[in-house]
Amino acid sequence: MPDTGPKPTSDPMPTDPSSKGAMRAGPVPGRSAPAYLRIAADLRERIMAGDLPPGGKLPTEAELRRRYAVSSTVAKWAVSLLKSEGLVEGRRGSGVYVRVVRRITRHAAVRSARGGSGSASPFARDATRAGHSGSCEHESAREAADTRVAVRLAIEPGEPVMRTAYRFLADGEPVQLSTSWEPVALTGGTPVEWPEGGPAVGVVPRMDLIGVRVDEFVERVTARPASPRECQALVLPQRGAHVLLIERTYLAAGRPVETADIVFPGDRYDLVYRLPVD
Amino acid sequence: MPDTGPKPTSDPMPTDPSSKGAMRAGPVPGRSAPAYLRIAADLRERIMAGDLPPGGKLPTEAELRRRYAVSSTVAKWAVSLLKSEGLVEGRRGSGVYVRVVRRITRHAAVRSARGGSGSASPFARDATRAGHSGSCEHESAREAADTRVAVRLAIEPGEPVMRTAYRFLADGEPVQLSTSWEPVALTGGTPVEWPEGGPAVGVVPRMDLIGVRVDEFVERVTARPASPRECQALVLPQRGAHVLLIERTYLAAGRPVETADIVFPGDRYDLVYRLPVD
DNA sequence: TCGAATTTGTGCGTATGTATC
DNA sequence: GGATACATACGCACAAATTCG
Repeated sequence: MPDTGPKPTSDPMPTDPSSKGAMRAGPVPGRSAPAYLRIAADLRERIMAGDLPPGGKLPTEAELRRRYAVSSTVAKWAVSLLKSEGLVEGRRGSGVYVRVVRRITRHAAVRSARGGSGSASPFARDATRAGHSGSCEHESAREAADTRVAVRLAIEPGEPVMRTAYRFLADGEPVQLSTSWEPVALTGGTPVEWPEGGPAVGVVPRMDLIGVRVDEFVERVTARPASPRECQALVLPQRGAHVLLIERTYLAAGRPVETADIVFPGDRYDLVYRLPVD
Repeated sequence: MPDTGPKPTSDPMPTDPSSKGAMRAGPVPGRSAPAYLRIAADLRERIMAGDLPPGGKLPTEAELRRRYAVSSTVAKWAVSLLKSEGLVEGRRGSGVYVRVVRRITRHAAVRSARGGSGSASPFARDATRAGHSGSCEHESAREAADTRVAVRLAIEPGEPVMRTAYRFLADGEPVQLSTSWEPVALTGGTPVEWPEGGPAVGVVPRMDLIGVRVDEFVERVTARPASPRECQALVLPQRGAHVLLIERTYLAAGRPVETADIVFPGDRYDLVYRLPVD
């Protein structure tokens, strides 16, 4: 193995001449923070301030090296940090760009309305309101409940359930995944056994048709990093993407009749809840 | 500068011998994905499977280099990816460890109860239920409403508001930040003008005392990367931390009487909403 | 108590593949 | 095709914190 010999690496010149006892010049990474953090903070600030607008191009790595007098490593780590925050995305051969995010607002209260505006799905309504054109792919199958689903439906593990997987698209881009489970014991043999293609759409109207009066639902909201599978399905960047996960359960007289996992790109959705006091 | 001469970098040996036409051997980064992604996926899987339990130590960088036959750069990027996902955290001089996260469940419905269990704050109740001991720091001041707050309170920008900043601690660790605004026009001169230290705690009981009957509230939930300031205040890792943000507004007969920004570490909180249908 | 070994964090330079312009 | 630019990858050096004999 060829020995390169000792290299004159970092000379003892202070990395940050601007920090001189002033406790916190920048917002937080003040004193003499690592170079890549200071550069990332600088770029982040320019993005937030609207300089470097959405869709705009960041300085290239070579420019960053020159402007901040740092090595490629530092420039890479600074940009990588912004990627992991979901602020920017790299396009190989082209540059690094500020991500554009149009927020879709999901109104939980409106979703629950019984017999409201007709045949439109709640998702399509939210998407249209945000100026998107919505569509949907779905696929249903009977299977046995696993432990998690069984607990949420208050049935025994192994009991048959109807499982339906959805993928919702807005302007052709996937923006929502969801999987729902219903006990076959409840819907089996009825006209609404299959959630899609039947005489009604949506859990509440369908259950109405078989005399099951859904009167409340519970949603558990969590945020977590997107799994690789979700990154693929939602066309998210591998790095730093987060999702909002809703575990929703519809109840009729306290008895669960449907439960679903709903996954959103965390940076594209607002969830709105309107609740009564008392 | 000493020239190192041409280095024998990547030899033409295929990086991934396990992928042979089989489209997707592993879960997603299948074909012949970059080495750092495959290593990260491998470690992620071992973490999820419970091998490498919470609090457990990952292989050191040296071990990763040996085991996967890669350079330090690749090992660093793989670990860095897991850090940005919030799965692990590094301790300099010691190692990289699987993060332990105890979730706190916040029940929005319970929070809204009027005159319920007495003097305990909703936060303290949630924390106690999760086995934490809760406490709180706060600070109030009058100031002029900025545009954002004015819109949310349906008042004019510049009108006086009472601003209160909270920091909630569970077991001594900060787990929730919140800032609330109330129009001074509503509470000024009354016994409940100052949210803390008055004859009642909580928006609903306090408003009751001055004859304002709060009857509903709206919460807007979003997820986004934590700002450096929030990382500091909540003691989160700089890298990859996300927060849940709730914009909550209390209403009395349709009129906003209080609005607040509430920030949680995204990986430590579940938000639960229970809503009626119709 | 102290020092040596270990380990992460930060940083330098370079090389190659590949996509875009 | 050529220039540009990102993505991936190799190797090394030093600082800072921890661990352990």
